[in-house]
Order: sequence, then structure tokens, then C-alpha cells
Amino acid sequence: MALGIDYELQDCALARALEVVGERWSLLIVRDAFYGVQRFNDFLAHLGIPRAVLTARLNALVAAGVLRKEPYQQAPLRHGYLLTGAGLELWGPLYQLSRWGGRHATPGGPHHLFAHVPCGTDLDFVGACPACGGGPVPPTEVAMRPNPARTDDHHREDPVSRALVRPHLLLEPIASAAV
Amino acid sequence: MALGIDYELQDCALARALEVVGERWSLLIVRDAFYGVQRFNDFLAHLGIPRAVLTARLNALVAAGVLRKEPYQQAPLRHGYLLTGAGLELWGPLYQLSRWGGRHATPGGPHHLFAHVPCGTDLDFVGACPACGGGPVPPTEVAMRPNPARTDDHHREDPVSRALVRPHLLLEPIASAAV
DNA sequence: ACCTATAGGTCTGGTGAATGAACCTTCGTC
DNA sequence: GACGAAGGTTCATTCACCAGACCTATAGGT
Repeated sequence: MALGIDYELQDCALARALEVVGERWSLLIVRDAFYGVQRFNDFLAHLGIPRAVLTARLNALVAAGVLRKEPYQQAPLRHGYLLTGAGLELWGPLYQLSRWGGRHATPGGPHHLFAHVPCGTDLDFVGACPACGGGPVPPTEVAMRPNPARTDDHHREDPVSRALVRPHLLLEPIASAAV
Repeated sequence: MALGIDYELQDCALARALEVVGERWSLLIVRDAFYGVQRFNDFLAHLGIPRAVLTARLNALVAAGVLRKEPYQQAPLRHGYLLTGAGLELWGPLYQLSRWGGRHATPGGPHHLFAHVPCGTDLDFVGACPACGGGPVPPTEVAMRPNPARTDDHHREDPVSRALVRPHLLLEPIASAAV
């Protein structure tokens, strides 16, 4: 976040986390990465973020160890941005914050629902599966789908948004990124 | 967060949540509220935030329904800022993000530890009590204390930081706010 | 050889927000 | 009546964000 001159005096892990993912757009980029977005132009189209800002945020997230660059073709060299182990561990906070936003800041409720893939049960508010018990399920076992109660939504028309209208496994590359 | 011209096109509860608590300082203010900070000058001293920004953030959080103003004296009228129901529900995302920061962004590990008051057990990484089982414990049942492994810390010298050095119930007003 | 498209950027000028410091107001106390 | 505390407001400066133009490398079509 670079709160002024860093945060060296804030004895708090939260401030440290916010330095990494607290800047404008950063957490939305991470969210898109969970949704399967990998390519520069796909982030660009889906978020509507200025190119220079996207460049800066992706580089910062790579430097912080949240994302890594993975080549998907040579000549010309192109790479996608994938979540690292540390990035994958952001699923919990990200999901909970999203649920909070759905309850308290989104008139009409959430736009997407999330289910546990092995059993098909919707996740509870901490990201655990009520049917399977135990703790929160990892993002690799989560599928997202549009909330049927929100069919009135004014959808974006970029390719990424269209790909996300269909039920979809988290972390599975979206259609426009498939070779 | 006011990402440019709002976020009307982001079909995402996360973006909505970030409009409320995603601006610089907002989540740190909410964190301090969980720590028991209530007064304008205490937030100011503990965070080192510019006064004008603190004014703007507190007003925005009140308008968003995360905080509410509660008079604590008349003549002259003075009020503290307390968490609302919606604000209290931010404990989950806030705790998890903090834990993530402690694991991945804080060299030396976290500065504070959090325990379940009735049984004294430290919370796990989702904020649940391993001893009592069940889901995450509410913040009213959580006590914070400094991490003994971080005695080398360069502590801040404001009254709030000094009050937080002692073990402390969440939401309990800090010493400087006591009448 | 030339034109066009795609992917992933960089560069630039304008604008709005964050910053630190000074100032203000109301009240109580000495 | 001077002083201090609490909770702000005002101001000039700096900085980050923004939209949009521009750049580079390659591939495909004609």
C-alpha cells in the first residue's frame, strides 16, 4: 500500500498485508487470478484498469510473491500471471471479505455463488463446506456460478466477463486464455 | 475506495466491500476499533494518520454503517466511534488477512497473538478455537497479547500503543479512553 | 514487400487525493 | 484571563491515478 513512507512503525501484520494487497486494484487482480484470468489483456479488459497501473500492480504482486510469471509461448515470448502458494492462501480472506460485501454493501445480494466441487454444497460464510464438515475448503475444490437471483444484471461485454457467466472451476484458465 | 468513477460495472461483492473498507487507512481504523480505540485523538496518535484524512475516513465508515458515533460526554459534546453490527462482522476477514500478513509479509512473524477467552486456547488461522471446536469465535470472546517472541520490537510511544502492550480483551475500551 | 492485427507493454499531460503543518472552536481548570 | 484538551478545518505541496497515445515484436494475409 505504501502508506506514506512505508509502515515501519505499525507493529501489525495487517498493515504488512495491506502493503502487499491493500493498494487500489491489487485485491481485484488477485480475485481475477482465482477466477482463472492469467493474461495481461484479460485483466485489462475485465477490470477496466489503466494499462500503466496494471503493469505496476502486476509487477508489485510478483515482487511480493503473490503472483509469478509463467511463459505460455515463445516467439514472441508471452507469459501469464499465476498465483503462488502465498497467493493461494489469500483465498480465505478474499472470500470472507467478498461475503461481507455481499451481505452489507451489495443491494440485492452477491452476484456469484461458490460451491464445494466434490459434494456440490454451497460454501458457508467462512468458506467451509457445511456438508463435508472440517475447515475451509481449498480454492482448487471450489466452483463459481452466477447467482440465479441476479439475472437482471447489466453484464459487461468483455470476453472475460462472458466466460465467467458460465459455471466455472476456480483457477481453471478462462476460455480466452486457452490455447 | 472510489475506484475512479465508482464501480458500477464490477459485478462483484468484493469490489463493493473495497469501496467501503478498501481505501488507504480504512481497514487499519477498523482494526484499531477492534483493539478498543474509540476516540479521534487516539486513532490519530496510534495510526500517525493526517487529521484531515482521519476525519474523512471516520465519516465515510459511519456513512457506510461500519462505525457509529456514540456520545461519551456532554459539555463539550464528545463522542467515540464504535463498531456497528456490520462492523463487527469484519472481524473474520480482518483476522484472516492479518494472519496472512503474519505468515507471508512480516519477517519474524506476527506481533500479536489472539486467544479464545473462555478456554485460553490460541485461535487457528481461520479464527476458530481448536479446543472448543465449531466455527470462528466472535471478537467479544477474543483476547490479544503481544507475541513474546518479538520482545525486540521498537515500540511506538503513544498512549494507545503502550496500552496495547498489555494483554487485552478485544472491543474493551483502551485505558486512555476510560473515564 | 506491405498492411494489418495481437500481445504486452511505456510515455505523457492533466487531475484529484494524500500529506504535514498551522489554525480554529468549545469548554473546563487554574 | 491564560492555558490546555478534544475534535476538528484550512492550506500549499507532493504524489498517485487517470485516459489516451505511442512503441516493439511477431504472425498472417495479399
